[in-house]
Amino acid sequence: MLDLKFVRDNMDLVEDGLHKRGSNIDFGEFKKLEEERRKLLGTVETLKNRRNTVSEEIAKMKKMKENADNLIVEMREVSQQVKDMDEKVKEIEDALQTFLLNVPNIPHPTVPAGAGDEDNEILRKYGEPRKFDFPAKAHWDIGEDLKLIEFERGAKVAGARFVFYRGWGARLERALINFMLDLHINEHGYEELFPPFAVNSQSMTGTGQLPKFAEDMFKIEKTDLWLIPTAEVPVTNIYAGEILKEEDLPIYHTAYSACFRAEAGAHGRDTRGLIRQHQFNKVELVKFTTQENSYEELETLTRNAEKVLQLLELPYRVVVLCGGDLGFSSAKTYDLEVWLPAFNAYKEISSCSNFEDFQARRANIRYRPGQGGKPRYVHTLNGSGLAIGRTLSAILENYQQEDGSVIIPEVLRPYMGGISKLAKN
RNA sequence: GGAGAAGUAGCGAAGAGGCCGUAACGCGCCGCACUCGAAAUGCGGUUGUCCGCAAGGGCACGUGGGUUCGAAUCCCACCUUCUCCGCCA
Repeated sequence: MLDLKFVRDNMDLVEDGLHKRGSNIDFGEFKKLEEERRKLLGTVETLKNRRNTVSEEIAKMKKMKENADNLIVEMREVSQQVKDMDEKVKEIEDALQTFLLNVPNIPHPTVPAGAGDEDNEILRKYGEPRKFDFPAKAHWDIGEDLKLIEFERGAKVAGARFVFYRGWGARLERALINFMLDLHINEHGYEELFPPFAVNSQSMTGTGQLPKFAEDMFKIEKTDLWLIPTAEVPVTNIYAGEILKEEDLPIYHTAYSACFRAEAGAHGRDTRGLIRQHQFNKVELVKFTTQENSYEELETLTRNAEKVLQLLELPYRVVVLCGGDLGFSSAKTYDLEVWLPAFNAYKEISSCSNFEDFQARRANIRYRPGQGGKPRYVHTLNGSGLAIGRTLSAILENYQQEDGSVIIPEVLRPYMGGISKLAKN
């Protein structure tokens, strides 16, 4: 959420920023409501002041056994007016709040202009896409041939976009989770969290999934709970409503979670394979930083996620998202895209974003500056480190051999009971 | 799920209709004094937010309502925590 005062005082900046996203929001109603709010506040606060002082007078008169009936009658009237106006103020403030909750973040100045993913800028590449001297198979075929993944039984038990991992496939999924967590904990300084996989509406609002994106998520019936679409939600909200100490910043958390996405509007897209599932696993990276350091921290967070791909020796590239492709809450995002031979393309496997104070304002996460003084909003960042299913897909496709087997990347072997290859048995 | 108790500043806690929310008292933290320095001691400071150029004012005692001229205090609902019982991996 953007700051009300900031929007009010920097209308041009806000409109330029939103324009860069290709988003057109009319602020006319906002300006009107905000003016009315301030006018009303002035009046109602004067009335409240009157009520407070007169009530004190009444107390004194009663003590002196004087008759205060006239004042009491007057105050009855004043109190009714206050009540009515308070109600009106609340209505206006709710409307302003709702409006602001639906306004996306303003892109950072370094975010390139553009309408969609074709306008994203490629920053760097790692590795070379492998040239196959045999027909390369897609991961869903490899997965079924080697009995690692069962798509049909997943669909039978839960529906489309659900799978069973089986045997060494399940083991590989688990190995990837542990490998990534261990890397971030041991080498990159993150503290592990194991979060709730369901959160309430307030938390979903805190990170920006609500109110706009309810249809992308699974709601648990008869409750105020939602299945998390990413560990970002519980992990970012862990400090909601708190004032942290500057000396405790930056805070780095990593967390494994299952992620649940309704994928509404994705009918017919990526219907085969593991790329787009209703439930998938992910290791997430989340940072809480001072306002000054967040962009440096975005660089290191991105490098931390890249490290996973480097150690797995998977070819990838890093792109910076253009304004039109930027997520609702993000000010700047780097996507990591891994090479998938079956698609003959790079596919998103991690998204690393700086939300600046956009989420912190919604979730009310602040820190007290070391020098003392007013609390300030933290900056929050997060990135996948990485999406597990897509990583597994990339391994199957990039490490496949002509005989149908799949070599296991060196770094994963300790997590796979020492085996070096998945083959038909 | 049933019964009971409790939610007040960073923590503990007082407060029972107006003199109590820049919130007693204790701990913690910051500053100063004393000291060669430290400890101990003493003195002072230490919630957030909204409106306003400012002066000043408003709001907040888990959350939301209600009663009242006036609510931390009385009433209702909800949330959370704790204790006991039941159930359960």
